[in-house]
Amino acid sequence: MIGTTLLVDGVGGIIVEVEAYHHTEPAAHSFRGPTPRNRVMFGPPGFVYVYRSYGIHWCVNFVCEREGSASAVLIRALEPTHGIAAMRRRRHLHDERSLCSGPGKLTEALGITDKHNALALDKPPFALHARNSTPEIVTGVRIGLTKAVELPWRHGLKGSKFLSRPFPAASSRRLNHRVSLDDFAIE
DNA sequence: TAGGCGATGGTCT
DNA sequence: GACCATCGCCTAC
Repeated sequence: MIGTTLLVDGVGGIIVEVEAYHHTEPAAHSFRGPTPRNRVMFGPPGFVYVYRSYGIHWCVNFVCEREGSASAVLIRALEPTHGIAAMRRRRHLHDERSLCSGPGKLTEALGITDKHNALALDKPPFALHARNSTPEIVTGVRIGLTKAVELPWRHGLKGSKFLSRPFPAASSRRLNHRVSLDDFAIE
């Protein structure tokens, strides 16, 4: 997904940071089974799961893998490319680097709310444009969690200026060279 | 660049 | 009633 362009009503940019969630680990909303909030995660891939974060922000996920795996990928940052003027209006910001550099920021910039929950990614207002080259990826632990904090399921575009936070150089290097899912107990 | 903290409300126990 | 997959603003260095 890193390098893919995400647009909502023609506004958006290049995905530069994501985090993976899976029902077998306790940080995932799907960990305790289906509820009214997370039901989209238990459906087929290619749909959008939107949830309210801290009572203030919206966060957007892509449902991934196969139906029933209850896995999703949180979109954490975009490099703005389309509709930058609209994003600045929505964010009340001039600084382009801060328009979409966080999961709550990018939903505000793209106008994503709970109205978009359960919509298909390949139909309006959503559009995805495939990347045309293979990006260099950096990897680290996920951000802002209290459970399963050790899983290295955060991925980003190497060298991007539009990340929500930097990837620590030492841990990224170590993880990129050594990590195997077998190294991490998922119970 | 890092850490502390308040705002704020849905979700689940 | 506790827990957050956050943000922006503030300090300190």
